[in-house]
Amino acid sequence: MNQDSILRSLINDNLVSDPVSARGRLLHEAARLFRDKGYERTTVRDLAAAVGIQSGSLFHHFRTKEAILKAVMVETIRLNTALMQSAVDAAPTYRDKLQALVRAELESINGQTGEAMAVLVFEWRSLSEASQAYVLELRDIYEQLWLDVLGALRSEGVLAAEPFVVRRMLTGALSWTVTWYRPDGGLTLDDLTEQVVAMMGLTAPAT
Amino acid sequence: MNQDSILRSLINDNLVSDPVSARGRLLHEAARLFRDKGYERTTVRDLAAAVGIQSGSLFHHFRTKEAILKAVMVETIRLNTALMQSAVDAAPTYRDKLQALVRAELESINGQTGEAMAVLVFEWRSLSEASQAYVLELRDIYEQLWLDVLGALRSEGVLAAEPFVVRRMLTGALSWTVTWYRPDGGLTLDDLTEQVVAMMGLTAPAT
DNA sequence: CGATACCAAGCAAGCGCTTGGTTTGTAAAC
DNA sequence: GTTTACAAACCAAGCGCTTGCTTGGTATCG
Repeated sequence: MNQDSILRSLINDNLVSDPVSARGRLLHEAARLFRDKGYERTTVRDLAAAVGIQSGSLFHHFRTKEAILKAVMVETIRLNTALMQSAVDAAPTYRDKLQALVRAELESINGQTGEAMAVLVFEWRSLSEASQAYVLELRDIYEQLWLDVLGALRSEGVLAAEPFVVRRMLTGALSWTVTWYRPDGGLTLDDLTEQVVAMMGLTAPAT
Repeated sequence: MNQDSILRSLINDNLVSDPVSARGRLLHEAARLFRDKGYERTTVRDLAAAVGIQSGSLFHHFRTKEAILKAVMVETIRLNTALMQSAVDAAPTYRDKLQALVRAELESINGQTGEAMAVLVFEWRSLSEASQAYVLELRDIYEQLWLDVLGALRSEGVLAAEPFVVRRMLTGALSWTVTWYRPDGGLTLDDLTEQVVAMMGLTAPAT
């Protein structure tokens, strides 16, 4: 399963919006605006203008402004969980699985879904508590993928720290790349992935 | 120099506000509110109420609401740069210096100045561009402390990744602890520091 | 014909900030 | 040791503007 077919499958199941549809384009523009200006500083008039409609017409698609933020987050998590699962399944060893997860998350954060991922990190508090609880449930599935792989590496004696601590450190470290990493800066995503693995003392296994 | 005498010295030089003064108390409450609700969702009425004055009276102390945010950030960086410098100076080896830096930053993020540090991370975009440029200058001094230590460790062959990448990863990882670490959760700051160093493959040096 | 997608206009509430005037603290002048 | 002077700190009121959202009506299309 490549990235495109995963996306298409989710669209068919109505779990994420087609980027071509009106709703999908709105969510994409919303993610960009929320990342650039922040949720609060983005007005419904900004959102409407970005897709070329009147501000009032937004409320035909979403009940409230917050529902737009929630949709951005929910769909992003759904897509990325599927991508991570696929990355883990494809890798043979646990060391490879970890590298694949790191690589996949870096791609989520710095690639096409980067705007939405940044929103997920930085606009968390703008969600109502009810929405936070819902999104949190989705994220638990996602996190378990990481913990399983890190737990196996710990058992193998390759990892010297606690899996749940390592995962949280990696969450921060990888999310933060959105604030400084630029793909045109002489450092590819593969380079970056290698640096992360090297930093953890997990260089290529002895042969 | 202990933490308290460093703080006092900065107060005397007028680089940070005395926490007892009206201005100092306002900045402290502002940091707490900005972290809890976000800068945009915190109103000048909230800020004024937190220190027991009328909203209009705020503008006797600060020209704009944004000036309050800027002051929170500037004073926090000044204090933490001094604390970091002191931590580095006190440690004998470079490995110890790194551990001291990690420990000091974890303390900044999760200790007394934690609210302000969280603001520094999550409310960056709420600063005007002019203020951002000013704060960025201050932060460069701070960052150089890290790069020097990491560079030395790299030369020693203890560190397998690029210093500037490692620093940015650590920035993300350590900042992120503010979202999950709770001192009463059975994990002390010393434990956490050790986990970070262990995760980097820098366990206690061979004797 | 009926549902879907939209527009034009505007309302009520909340926002940052200003204004004119009063209290409070301090210190020199007498 | 009281009086005078004055700035700093604060209040009460509210202005002008923007905000999220509503309303009533009109195209568009299967």
